[in-house]
Amino acid sequence: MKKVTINSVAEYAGVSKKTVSRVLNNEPNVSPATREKVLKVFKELDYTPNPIARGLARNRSFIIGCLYDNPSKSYITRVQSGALEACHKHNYNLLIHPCELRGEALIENIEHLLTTSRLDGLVLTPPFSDSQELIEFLKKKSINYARVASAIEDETSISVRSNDEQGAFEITEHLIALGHSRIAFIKGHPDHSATEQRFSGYKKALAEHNIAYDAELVAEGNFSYHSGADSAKEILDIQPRPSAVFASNDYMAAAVLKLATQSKLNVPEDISIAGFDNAPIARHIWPGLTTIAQPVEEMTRQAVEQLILQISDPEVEKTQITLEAKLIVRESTANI
Amino acid sequence: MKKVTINSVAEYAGVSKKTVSRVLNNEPNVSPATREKVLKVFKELDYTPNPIARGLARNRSFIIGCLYDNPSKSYITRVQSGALEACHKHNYNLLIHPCELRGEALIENIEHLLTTSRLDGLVLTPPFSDSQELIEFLKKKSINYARVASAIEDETSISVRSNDEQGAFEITEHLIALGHSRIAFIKGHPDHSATEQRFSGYKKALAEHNIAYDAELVAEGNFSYHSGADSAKEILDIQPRPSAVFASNDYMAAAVLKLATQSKLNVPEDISIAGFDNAPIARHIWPGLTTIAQPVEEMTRQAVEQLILQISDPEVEKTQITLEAKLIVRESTANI
DNA sequence: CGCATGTCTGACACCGGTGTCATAATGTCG
DNA sequence: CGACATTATGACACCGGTGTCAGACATGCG
Repeated sequence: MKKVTINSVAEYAGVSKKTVSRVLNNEPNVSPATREKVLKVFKELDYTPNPIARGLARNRSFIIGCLYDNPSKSYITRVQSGALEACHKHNYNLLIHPCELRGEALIENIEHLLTTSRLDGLVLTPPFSDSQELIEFLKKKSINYARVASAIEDETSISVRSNDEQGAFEITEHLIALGHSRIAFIKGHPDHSATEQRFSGYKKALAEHNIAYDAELVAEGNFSYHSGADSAKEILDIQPRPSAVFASNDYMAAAVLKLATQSKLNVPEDISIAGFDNAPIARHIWPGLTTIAQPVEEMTRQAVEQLILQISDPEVEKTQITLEAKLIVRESTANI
Repeated sequence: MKKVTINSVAEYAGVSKKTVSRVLNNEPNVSPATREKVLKVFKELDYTPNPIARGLARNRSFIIGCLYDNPSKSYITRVQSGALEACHKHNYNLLIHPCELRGEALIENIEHLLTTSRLDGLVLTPPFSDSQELIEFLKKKSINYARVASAIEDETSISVRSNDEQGAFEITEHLIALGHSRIAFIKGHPDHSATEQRFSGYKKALAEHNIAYDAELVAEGNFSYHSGADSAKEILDIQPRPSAVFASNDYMAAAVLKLATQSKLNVPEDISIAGFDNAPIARHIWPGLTTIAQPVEEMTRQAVEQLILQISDPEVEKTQITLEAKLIVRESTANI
């Protein structure tokens, strides 16, 4: 298997390598006949351009980096799969870069990543999409980036989100419709803008239905299963016990379910439980969790799509997109 | 921020770019004084070599591809994290490539991946690490690869595995020690060599303890939660009901638990359940699943480590490594 | 001291593409 | 038909490194 380069194609087709390059990039000013001839040679020799050489000449790597710091494996794989879809479509590759928001020297870490990998752009997933520090750094370095699932408005960044507040509003309303009025709430990680959004949706639904907000019913979590277990302990001890718990994500909701079951409570007869995210665990446990499904793949896909657009034409406007979240009712919530 | 290239370093240091290149690659035949001088300029100018240019000159991409087709998100992220660790250590990057073993034209898909991305090597995770077709293709193309978690012996491939048979043996023995003798078994996906290994460990433990193997107690699964639910239905209907179920992975075990709970059975009082893999779900549900923990990250890390060794020196021997799996006892198994 | 050997260094081509510019071929129009 | 614009093509430098080779210089040894 000898290598097929642009030179061999040019020689074989009897044209210069520049002309081959033109055909390759669909540039104008190639006569139809020549174009045909070269394309035929591509087929015949089974030629694939070398992305590394092309990258060197164009000062591009055709690689996009994906930053994340998220304990949810399912969230990460969904992000990856959406990002990959968009990347493949445009012949880009995806570099995954898990790292810690609060780790030592985040900026240095990213700077190192950028200089050693020469990425063409960066997709930021929460909590990075909410990090002002990081975003300012990227702007200063004029690195292209896209923000996924951040509630922070900023027309100078590409941003694709889903409506977390609306989702939280709907799921709370669902509980209220089932007759619940003492609904406990478990917050997410303070570094994520989704945390505030979901909390706000919860409060708005209460207000809308004239239920007084009770701070005693709100526990601090951080999206981890463990934190959910801690919050569950507090909540289940409140007297009188709340008749429903809405946790800011499914892992914490699963923890509430586990603790409730351990305490001999029946779900949903004794207590209703709702989550957020529609993680796999939501349907793998019994009873299945009522939750909000977000289009994570689609969000990331669109974010990367926009990012690639931006890379190829920096003049393009930075799009803001909001997608819908959807309520999914399972067995963990029921009439009071 | 102007670019710092090897040329600017050379000029600034007053040497030729070849000498700079020598220092960069720790080549011999550079006088200590010159080396010092160049190194100082590296610092001063904050120089980082361009991996793309280097890749072009050396015909290398410094990218390793990771192939997987696995429904378990936690498995995938563990694989990724082990692979990333090894890659970063050696300044390689990781390209993830989910694809389907039984999909149309696997070989074509991989061939396309290889020609468009110019990968330096491939890490194969199950079921790819067991695919004879793929491995023969890679050998023919002389692509470096490493196999993770395959039971198939082959001294001509790098291979890192854990002892699945031993793990299955131990967990079965654990159930036997608790007094169980009617132990149902749910098989994994037939494309994975682990499936046969775990089945074999189960049978060996029965034989060792003089318990007759009963084919009626064995159900076919494919590692998915859904297949576990199907098998669970069959198993729970067997008369008399088995007193324990050993599922080939935790997702299927979780499905058994869900169905048992729905049928008003108490776990572990009425029936013991054991899984395999120590997936997050094993500790997120109640009761927690007794299972076998495999060093997935470590396996992948070592596989990539060996792969990179192989890439830099093709003469090196292809190592075979077997790591230990560990029994983790939780609440889902108890005395009969 | 002369010659062989070993160490250090740089000139130059090359990896496989792309950008710039000059030039040839073709078309347009008064 | 000639002047001029437009299209088509290739020569050549360049991206930022690495490999090859030749030459300068130092050292060892008979």
